[in-house]
Amino acid sequence: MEHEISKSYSPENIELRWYNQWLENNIFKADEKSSKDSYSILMPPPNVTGILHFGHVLNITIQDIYIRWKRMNNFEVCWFPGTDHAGIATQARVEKELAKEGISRYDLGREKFVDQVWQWREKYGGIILEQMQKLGVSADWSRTLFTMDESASNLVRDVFIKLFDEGLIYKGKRIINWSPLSQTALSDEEVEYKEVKEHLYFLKYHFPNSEEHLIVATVRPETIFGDVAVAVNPNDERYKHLIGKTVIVPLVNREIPIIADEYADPVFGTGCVKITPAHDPNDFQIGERHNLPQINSINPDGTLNEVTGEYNGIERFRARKLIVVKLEELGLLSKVDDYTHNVGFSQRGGEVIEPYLSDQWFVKMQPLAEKALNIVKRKYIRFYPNHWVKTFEHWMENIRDWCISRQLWWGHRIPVYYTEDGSFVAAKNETEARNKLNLKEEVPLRQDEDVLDTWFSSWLWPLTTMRWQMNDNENETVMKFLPTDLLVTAPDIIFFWVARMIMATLYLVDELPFREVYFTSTIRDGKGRKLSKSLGNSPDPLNIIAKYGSDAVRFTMVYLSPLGQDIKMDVDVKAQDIPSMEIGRNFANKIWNAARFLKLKYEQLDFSNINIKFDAKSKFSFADKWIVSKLHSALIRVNESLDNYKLNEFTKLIYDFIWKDFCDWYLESVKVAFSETSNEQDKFIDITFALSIFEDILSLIHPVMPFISEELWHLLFQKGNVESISKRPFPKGYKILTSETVENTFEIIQLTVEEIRSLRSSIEIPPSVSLPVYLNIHNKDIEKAFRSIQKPIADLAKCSEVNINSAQIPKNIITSVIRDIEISLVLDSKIDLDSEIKRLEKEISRLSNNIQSTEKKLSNDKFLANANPEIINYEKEKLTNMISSRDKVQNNLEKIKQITN
RNA sequence: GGGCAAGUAGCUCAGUUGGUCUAGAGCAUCUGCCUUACAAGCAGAGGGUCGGGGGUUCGACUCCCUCCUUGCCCA
Repeated sequence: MEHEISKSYSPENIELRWYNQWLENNIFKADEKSSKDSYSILMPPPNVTGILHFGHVLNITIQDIYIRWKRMNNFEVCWFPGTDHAGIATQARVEKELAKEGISRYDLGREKFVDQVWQWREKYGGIILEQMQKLGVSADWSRTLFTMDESASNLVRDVFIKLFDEGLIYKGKRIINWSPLSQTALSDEEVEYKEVKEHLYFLKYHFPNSEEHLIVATVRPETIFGDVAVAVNPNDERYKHLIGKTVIVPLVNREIPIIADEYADPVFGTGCVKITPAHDPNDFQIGERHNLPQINSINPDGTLNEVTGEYNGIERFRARKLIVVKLEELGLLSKVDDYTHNVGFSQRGGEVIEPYLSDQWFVKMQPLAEKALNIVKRKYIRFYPNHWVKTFEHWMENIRDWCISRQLWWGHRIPVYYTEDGSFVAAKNETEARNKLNLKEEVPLRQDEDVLDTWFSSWLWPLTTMRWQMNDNENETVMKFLPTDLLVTAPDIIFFWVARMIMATLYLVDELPFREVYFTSTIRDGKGRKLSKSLGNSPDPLNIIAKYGSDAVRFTMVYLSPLGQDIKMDVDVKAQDIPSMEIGRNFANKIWNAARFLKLKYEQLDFSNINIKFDAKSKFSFADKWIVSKLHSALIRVNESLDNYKLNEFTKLIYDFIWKDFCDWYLESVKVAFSETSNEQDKFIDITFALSIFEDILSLIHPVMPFISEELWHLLFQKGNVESISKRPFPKGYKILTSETVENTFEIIQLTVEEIRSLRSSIEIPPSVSLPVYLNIHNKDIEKAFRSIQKPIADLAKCSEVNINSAQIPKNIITSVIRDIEISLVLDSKIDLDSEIKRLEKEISRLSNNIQSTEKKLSNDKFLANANPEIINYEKEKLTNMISSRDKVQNNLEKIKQITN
């Protein structure tokens, strides 16, 4: 212990130094050949364009806690990291860069553009993983995977081919969510619905050669060019007679039929709905039912197309206004109502989604979903909190086919090859395609232009991270680490990621991807808003880490995060501050100073008078027994809470144990023991024992506070650089080392000390003044314990002397009763009798009230008949104690009253 | 409209299968302390009819019903 130790903990140098040391010592490396039991976690791959946000901080911290905990428990631990190529986000990012130089991706062409994206990725793609290292993440970085890496790309391609060959992938015309800005299809999950105030337009559809008309209500008059029918409800008496007749579409002058369909809601609008199969998903289905044509009237960029005549090339919302004006001029607009409804917006670009009819690739989900659903229903995979199972089931039972094609250049290109005459096949390359199609070598083929949805590579993450290839039965990593043990992720991707990984892994290797899934809290600001870049309400985690230290941020995030509920934190973006991080910082400082205390005391020993080899504790003090019991009680609960994913319970346990038990009471009693003796050997034994407890404490906090625990372990226990507390076994709690009697007795001592302090403060005795105290203790065991710890009680409660069961008690006293122990504090000044009388009377009335309610309970026959005997005994004991206490207080009150008389 | 959460001290939350709780903690507030590990600290104090109403029970913060409020997901 030769190094100086600073007065307060400063994490900045320590963290980087230890992280590099850990890397150098290969502490995070996993070995599939190990004979130890395995424990593994798949890191949810962050987006390559991403930067660290608080969602990651919480998520990564939780994973690291489990990884480190299991590593200390002697598991062969593997944490698989990586990044996701994030199709749209990355492509958009690079396009934006190019736009600064006035270049579009079309100027470059596909190949050169994709090169540019790769270059960008080489330069910036590792940033988020580096940022994670600041948090102490102990992932096996040698296994880092990028979803566009060759091995992953090969599997993505081969899985597509397998699904295609087995008829689970098909090409279809569907209404999809079209993003006019990105010019690509979006999955349902990439669309956000928001309530929007718009208008409901009532349009006149005339009957042919007639002044008569129907009125049709619509929100989107600009789509009338695609109208192919008007639907009414078959039960709607108003319109029954019109079914089969025709009307003329305004402006377009096309004659369309009136059809009957349940979809038409008689109470909505006029009960007549225009049917536009190419521009609305419901209308599309009606069109299929009634064999109606599909007329597309909108271009991919969101402008109206040539079928709209004069509106050709005009943007959809501008066109709406122009069309409304025109309809009004022509007298075809009956009225306009205000109308609020939900509209889909692109999560990425923010523009309104256009339901668009196009050729897309789909995966049939029904056959894949069934097995996955059962696996979760039967609890082979468990969710924490469990209530997400319901959400999962609901989605799986109503699963829809997955649109996997995206009109992008950055991503896994769809491995489908077409001949000029339009036949096509999925294949690894052109040669294989020709073979499959029985074509000659010189026949030209064209590969599908689209790429796959990024989630199509994500759902293979359990296998790609383990470098599994199709039909690879000998893969050692898979054999050792699949199923992984835990997945930690945000609940909003339960469908597009968690569910699909289950389906894919079952489909490909008939194995679970993971056994347990922990859904993290959403992090919100003080106003309850989600922290997000677009809202600008999130400080940069790196600034917060720099300010408070990584351990403090990790600890605080978990401490504030209850299972299944959101975290609310006050954030100050301007100052780049989150004040509640003080919880973790102060805690780290407390631990630091406890270590400092032990180190200083150790260094002050006179080793010439110490037999160092003497390490067996010949006689435990009462405080020693108590701290051992408390430590093991805490350990038992710590291990339970980690097992049950009660992480904030875990942090609260260690916080309370270390701060309250170890620092406030145990170390204070060690201080007293030190001041009491001049025997260096005794001191050595005391401090060595305290250090042994503290070493367990360091292990205990290591999963959540890796840096400070490692640093202090080395500072206190002279460990070499190659050693790490990560490899020290996580302390186990032993029931046999706990003692309820010791804990209860110590609690009475604590209560007594607190009561004396409270008495002192109630009459404003300055801390510098020590007063004698007399204790009357009736229970022999408790008396014995008090006698053995008399000196600490005196010091902790600032008493000049502690007299136990003394025959003579001075007159000038104030008194109190706690758990049947009478406390008499002797004053050196006059007592304020009036206030003392008031205080005692208040106490008597409080006790009397409680006695009354307990008596009532115990006189209730039904209570005596029904309640557990233990409970009845407890209540009886409680009553006896309270009556005895009241009598004593009453007695004291009488004495004081006598003085006043 | 359907589903899922949640409403406990000024704020953020604990409170396991109903009784060992006379409902706790941290922050904030107030009062005293530079007590030789820590003022990022120590000691003490105040603050709650556990969202409203009803029910089950000997007994309800805890279970059931209903209503109100808030958040999230889906349509």
